[in-house]
Amino acid sequence: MKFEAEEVVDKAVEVFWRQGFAATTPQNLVDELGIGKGSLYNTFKSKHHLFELSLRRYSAKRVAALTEGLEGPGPVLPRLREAMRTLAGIGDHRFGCLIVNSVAELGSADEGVAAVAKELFGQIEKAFRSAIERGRAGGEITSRNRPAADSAGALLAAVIGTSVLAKTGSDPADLNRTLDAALQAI
Amino acid sequence: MKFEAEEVVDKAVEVFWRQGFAATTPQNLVDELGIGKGSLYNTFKSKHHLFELSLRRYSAKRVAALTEGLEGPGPVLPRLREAMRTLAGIGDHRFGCLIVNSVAELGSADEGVAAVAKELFGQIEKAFRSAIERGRAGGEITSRNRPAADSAGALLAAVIGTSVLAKTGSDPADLNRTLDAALQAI
DNA sequence: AGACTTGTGTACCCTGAAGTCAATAAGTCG
DNA sequence: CGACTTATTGACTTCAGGGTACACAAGTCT
Repeated sequence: MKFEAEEVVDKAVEVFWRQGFAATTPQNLVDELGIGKGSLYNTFKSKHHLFELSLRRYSAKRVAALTEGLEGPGPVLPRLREAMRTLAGIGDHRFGCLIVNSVAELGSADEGVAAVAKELFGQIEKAFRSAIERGRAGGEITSRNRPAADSAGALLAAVIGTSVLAKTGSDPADLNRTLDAALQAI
Repeated sequence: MKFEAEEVVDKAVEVFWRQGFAATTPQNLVDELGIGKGSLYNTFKSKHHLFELSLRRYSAKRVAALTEGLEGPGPVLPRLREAMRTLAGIGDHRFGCLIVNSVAELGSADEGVAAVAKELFGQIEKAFRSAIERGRAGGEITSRNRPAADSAGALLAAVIGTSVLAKTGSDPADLNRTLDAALQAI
């Protein structure tokens, strides 16, 4: 029988993403993960612990997809633009970004959540920064108004902000223009 | 005796801001608002209703402070910069923005919350836009790469993103630089 | 195959969240 | 000042969230 813990965490990601931490009940998890409550607590210790595992798993996937999307030959700017749209979750499900949601819900009280978030944000910023630097090295990006790190920070903030705006039901076309405008921070 | 409902809502804003919606219990409210539980439910119908009142009150105050901060004679750019810092809550309490938090926690499930948020965001964007337009009219802002509305959207996203970053405990100095970089979207 | 270990599922428990209500205090008006 | 009305309270109820315990099934070792 022995279910695969990874698959279960993947499903948990979906549930927490859709509903948030507090609004998700153990029963919700049992129903959607397809395992009994005993297994749930035996395997994952507590709802909160499963939540942290979910955050980490989500983060890892996001970072993997991001770095893959930014790498490769050719112009870096279209890649950046596309990566930002993906991260912001424009048009998708209207659930925004799991990590952003979690920080906003629990960030100032829950150190674990804040730590995971800080790490993910740091990695995204780093990926942005190296992309900007590559663009400059290749002559694709000519502006050098400010350090690449600051520009990367601005892009990160733009993505986060856009993912929040997406949750209010803003028009995806508007959000795309918002991101395009934010790209001027480079 | 008859307490003032407005004062009570002001206090409720503090509590929800600090703890979020789900994490705030009726008992918390009773303790901090200084009224009995009966009065709480008699006057405000439900926890959720008090929450919506709190969101609206918070929004109204924010918008008032913002428009006041942006108006007046002299250069508009320093005013914009300062307004963004204030909105993002850099350095303050580390609770971010109540509306952003609420959208992230409940936005995709709670239409009322999404509506209040959409309205506040719209008003902020509008204030930013008119400030940008004034700056252009006065010759202070020379770039005209894109419509003021798009730039305003980018500033809004930057503020939202920064307020989330503030909750993870990012260095205020970094966040200030992030906002400065974002101002290039103008 | 049989004893043993580990994984799984379900019935159960307990605490505290959310909300109600009858008693009481304050306020009002002739 | 006294009858009446309205506001406030805090004890009480209910119900679900979060977790536990135990019985049972599956896999393992010899």
